[in-house]
Amino acid sequence: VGKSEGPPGLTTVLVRAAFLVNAAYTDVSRQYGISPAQAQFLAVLRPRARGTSELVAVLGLAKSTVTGMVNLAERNGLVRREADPADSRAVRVGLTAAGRTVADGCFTDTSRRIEQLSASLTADERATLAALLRRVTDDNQVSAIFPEA
Amino acid sequence: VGKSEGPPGLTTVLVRAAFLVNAAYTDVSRQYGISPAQAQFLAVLRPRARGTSELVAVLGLAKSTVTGMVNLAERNGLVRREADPADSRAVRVGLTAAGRTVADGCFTDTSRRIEQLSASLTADERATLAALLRRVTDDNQVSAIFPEA
DNA sequence: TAAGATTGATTCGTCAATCTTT
DNA sequence: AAAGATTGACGAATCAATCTTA
Repeated sequence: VGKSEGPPGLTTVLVRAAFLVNAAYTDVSRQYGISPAQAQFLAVLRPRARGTSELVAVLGLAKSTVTGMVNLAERNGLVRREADPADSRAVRVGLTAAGRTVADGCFTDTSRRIEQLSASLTADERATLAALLRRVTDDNQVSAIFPEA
Repeated sequence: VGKSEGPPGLTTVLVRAAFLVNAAYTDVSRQYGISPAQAQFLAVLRPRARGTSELVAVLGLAKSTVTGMVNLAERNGLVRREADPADSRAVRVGLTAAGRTVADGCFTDTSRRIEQLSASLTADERATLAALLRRVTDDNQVSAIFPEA
């Protein structure tokens, strides 16, 4: 407060970058008529169907929260519950055709939005940034959020 | 899908880094008995009191959302509404003493959590990462989220 | 017109308790 | 008993639309 300001530190820019990513999610998902939480949820299902417990681990939410989000997405025709052949207690949640359309479109548009955030960087700078950020995410066991494949 | 996997791209690691930052907010704010949204809200008020419209712009939320969050924080004794001397319609929202304690504590702990995300990087790497991320945030008019002073 | 506040509806998220299957 | 999942109750977040007042 008596100190001169100086440039914002790493923590601050990390928080602000997260804010930009969140805003991208919010804006794009709204265009698809779903909430950011639903978009995040559908994104996790893109590679393959998941059990509820698996979704709990990946999304970091309470069990009942996941159940509620599955219910909502199912009501909207975006996901389907299937019985797990191996365990009759378990359920596997997978995208419907409509759900895949929304998930893929949302994924593509969100990716584009986020790519544009670094539009002013050179290819080398982007590679450096990606490598350093990857170190951060690798060191902190991020679950398979935003899976590419 | 026929392609070999390769390392995750910049977009993916940005999303995952945002996920880590969000998780830090969620965990820390819970320790202080408030929601992540309230923590974000209080953080914005740390440097100075703000009008409702200003909060709408900074937080990117609807007016009624901000009013509701002010109401809740006020009920919890964390903020206070004051009359704007310049505009008799306007209200200025500022932290109470209790609110400042919570906001500062939350800020400190969240900062510490986020600092630790890059614990494995060298000082040079952190500086490089901060500089590149700062380019990203500067180019995308992030509002004064997580102000340091 | 602009700043706030309010209302009503939906979703998000948690916890505690319950049910079924293993 | 333990695991997977759901239900019910509740607080909080969010928006659109409306209302009040300056």
